[in-house]
Amino acid sequence: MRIGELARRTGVSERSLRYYEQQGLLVAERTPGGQREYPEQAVDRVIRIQELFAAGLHSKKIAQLLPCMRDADGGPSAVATPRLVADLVAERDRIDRMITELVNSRDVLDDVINAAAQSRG
Amino acid sequence: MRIGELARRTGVSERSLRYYEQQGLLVAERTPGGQREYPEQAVDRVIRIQELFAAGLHSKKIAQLLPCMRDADGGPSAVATPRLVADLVAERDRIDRMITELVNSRDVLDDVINAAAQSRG
DNA sequence: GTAGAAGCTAACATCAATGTCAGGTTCAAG
DNA sequence: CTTGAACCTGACATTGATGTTAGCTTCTAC
Repeated sequence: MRIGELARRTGVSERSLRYYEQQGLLVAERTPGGQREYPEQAVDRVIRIQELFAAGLHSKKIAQLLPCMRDADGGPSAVATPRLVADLVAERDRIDRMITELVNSRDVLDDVINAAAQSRG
Repeated sequence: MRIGELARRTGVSERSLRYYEQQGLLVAERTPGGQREYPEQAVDRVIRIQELFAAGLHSKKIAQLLPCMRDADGGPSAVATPRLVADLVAERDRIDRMITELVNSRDVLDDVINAAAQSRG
């Protein structure tokens, strides 16, 4: 598929898809005319990338991580170096703390929302 | 307490604490000499603010939300306007999606970490 | 009163993904 | 062939919390 369809199907802007490619997160074939041509699998990959960005990882770390990820198709995956593993453990712990904070914040919002609902019957 | 202690106890920089005040998120008494003096309660409040920032709320929305939050001391709290409630519901839903994404990302990291551990015995 | 730590304001810098625009090229359908 | 939609590269802008620095003032302990 071409970039417009991938953008539509993932909800990620064309600008960002080109940026991902520039950062080495996403590869694309090119048509003879130079336009990007993505495989079906790109949809999942872009969604993963988006999630990792949302989790606060920087593109450089995502680039290191991606080859080690088991894809849905179960393709061969590289093994993370000890150095990378240490980084990933730190990231995972940070994400865990982040999740805790997010749950707290959601509960706070729920509390305010419910209080307002109740105060109006 | 003064700003240095508050910073130390919350893990939030002095710079950020002053910024919070400028954004109307945090109030402080002033000594005759003009230095900020915070009540004990400020510690909890700063942590809440930090969590809300981590949840992706902007300072303007936090400023609207804060008066409606039930503090730990159970003080009187304002009731959110219907307009604000609508905003908060949207934020809560966004946070819910964010949590889902974060859990996905954490699982991906765990997977890579475990695969590396296992491949080395 | 004095020295050093801690605080104040104000201004400028940073980061990193994403938005946007300009000027040109390719693709697909009539 | 032509036309309009879709795509290309490259450059510049934005965002918003936070870092950093400078120059000055206040506080605290001696």
